[in-house]
Amino acid sequence: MPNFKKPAPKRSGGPSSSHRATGSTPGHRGYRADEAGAPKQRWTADDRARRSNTATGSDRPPFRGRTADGGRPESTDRRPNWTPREKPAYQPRGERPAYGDRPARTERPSYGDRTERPSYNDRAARTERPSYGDRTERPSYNDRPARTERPAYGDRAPRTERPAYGDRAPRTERPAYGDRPARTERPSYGDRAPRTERPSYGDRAPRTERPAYGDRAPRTERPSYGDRTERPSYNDRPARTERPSYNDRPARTERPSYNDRPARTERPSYGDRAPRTERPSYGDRPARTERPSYNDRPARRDSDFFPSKEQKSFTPQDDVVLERLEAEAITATEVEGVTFADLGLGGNIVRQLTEMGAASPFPIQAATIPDVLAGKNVLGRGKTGSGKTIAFGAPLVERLMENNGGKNRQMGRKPRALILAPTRELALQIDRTVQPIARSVGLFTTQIYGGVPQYRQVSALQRGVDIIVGTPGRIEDLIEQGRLDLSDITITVLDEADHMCDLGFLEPVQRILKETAPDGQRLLFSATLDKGVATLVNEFLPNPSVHEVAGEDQASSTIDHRVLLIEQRDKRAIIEQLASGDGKTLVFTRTRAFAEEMSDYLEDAGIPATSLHGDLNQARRTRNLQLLTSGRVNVLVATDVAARGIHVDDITLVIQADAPEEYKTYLHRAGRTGRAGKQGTVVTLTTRNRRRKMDELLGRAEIEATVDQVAPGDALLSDLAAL
DNA sequence: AAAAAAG
Repeated sequence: MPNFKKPAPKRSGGPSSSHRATGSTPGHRGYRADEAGAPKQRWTADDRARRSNTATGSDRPPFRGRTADGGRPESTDRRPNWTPREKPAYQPRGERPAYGDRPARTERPSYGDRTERPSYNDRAARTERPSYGDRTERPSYNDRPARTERPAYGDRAPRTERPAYGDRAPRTERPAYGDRPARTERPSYGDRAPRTERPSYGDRAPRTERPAYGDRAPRTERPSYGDRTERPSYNDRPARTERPSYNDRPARTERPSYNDRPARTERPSYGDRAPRTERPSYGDRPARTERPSYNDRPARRDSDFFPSKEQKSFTPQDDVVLERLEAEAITATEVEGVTFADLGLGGNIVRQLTEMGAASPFPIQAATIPDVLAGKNVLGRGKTGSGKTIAFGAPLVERLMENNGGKNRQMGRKPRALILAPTRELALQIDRTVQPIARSVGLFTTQIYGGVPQYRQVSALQRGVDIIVGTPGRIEDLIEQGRLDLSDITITVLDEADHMCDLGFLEPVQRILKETAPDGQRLLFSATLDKGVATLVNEFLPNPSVHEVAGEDQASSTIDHRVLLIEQRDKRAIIEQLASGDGKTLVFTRTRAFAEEMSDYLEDAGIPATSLHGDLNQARRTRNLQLLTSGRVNVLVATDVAARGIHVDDITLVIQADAPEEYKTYLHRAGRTGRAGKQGTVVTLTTRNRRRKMDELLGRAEIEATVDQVAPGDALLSDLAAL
């Protein structure tokens, strides 16, 4: 990295520099009337030729190398599927010339010299993506301040390492940055919403009653939880005070177009925001639901097997047990003595599985692997923790290896398998299992999910991967950007498939499946696979084979189910007592706010705890989950983001601080414990007047639970606390 | 209500 020396991008005379700081809106500094109307010609053929000479061959994006098989298939040839021409909805997306407009990337020669910032080395692709400049069909990105890539700047720790700010010419030429209400104008940092929104702590010894702060062990121990130490840094950040120059910039007043945007301070909370429609700048982009191309299709749904799914709209009363799919059942005894090799997996994969601790197949694996290898569409139902990931992961890799089409390791090859999961954590976890299996036969995987900068994912795709593991949002995003092409996907897996058919997931999943090879193989797996997946099965899985493991119901499980009838006001104290054990405890709440509150409450009570929910940024989510897996804390308070699929060794107690509304949710939450035959306890807290509802839910889940009425201090609570 | 994109 110290030797890194990128060819210095041209700063003068080049096409990019002549456009620097060029605004598209009248009134913008650098606005050019002659360019405003017509699509901008950012790169002449000459420019491009010169430019490609500057780039080193090895760092070139794969596009150039593809000319052998017909130019740039990804960004142009493939686009028809997603282009404005056929799907007008994507037009706005297609109108992004702004990348060329953005002065930053191509015009920062100084980055090359900065040896202390190694991460930029990886990003060589950025400055060398001709595709950005080439996309002349995308003219109207100018309004948009390149949202997707900004967060990265904010996340970067190295802020403090940028003393040279003042010297850097590029800074002052970045209109976008100047536009941001100066940091000092953000009062929101001081009274951060979360803090002020915690009046509900009232019951709790409130903040003002903490004179004894110093004595309290837990507080002083907090710095050890990565997050905490970072908080004070807001005040320390030197960057703030060192950027007075921003205020002087006259540019502000010359940018009327940005003034339309509601000022930062006018955004009380994301939740309250009347969405898309009130944001002029985003208005260009059709909101998800407003995409004609997607709306063109609803007719299909009318003919669906389960039209009622549409009206369901998540009322808890509708929590019904759908008909079980008729499945071929396998019994554990049938599997005895069978090896992975017997099932048809190759030597490398079998060795890798053994290395990973999977010496011989679990029943669900023995049931599904042969059919997956045979190329069938497969539905697999195996209870939580029964080894479903390997059940689809291993044969998927085997198949890809067998039919590699001679394209092994070819640069920029299109991915051939896709694994979809409902949460990022699950996608990450699946990849952790599948990746080593894939690597054992020379195949590559990459994770494609949101909440993290996309460039790493995109450059992995450009290098070429075989298997994608991800969540729907980012996958769709990259497809729309023309950076991900699913047309070669011959195997698609939906983990937690029934959940992926729930409202909010179904449509994205359908859209994604449509992008895959039409005759591709599809695998649906879930512990609670039922006819809720009929919509997808009818559309995408002709002649599926269905497998389950006989006798694998909750009654036969290793989980002790307890229901505690409590007074609402006692909830926190009771959870505190339950969570005070030495074993790993997972607490589920219905809302993010309560998850956060409860984890703070436990910490205040001297119980190291952390939280996991969608209000946290991805870095913190990953870190907090890691705190539990590593054992640095014993208690994790989470929303249902952690309900499905997440595997943490040795969770001995699951507490449902809020009873679930759906029986399936109960089963999945409970499934975080008692994994792989280990013992576990699930405690569900509810009030007396909800007991009947609880009984009904347990009935649907086919669970027999012990019900007790308890109050804080009861010995039963200490008995139930995780050992 | 949560999750999933960017936020």
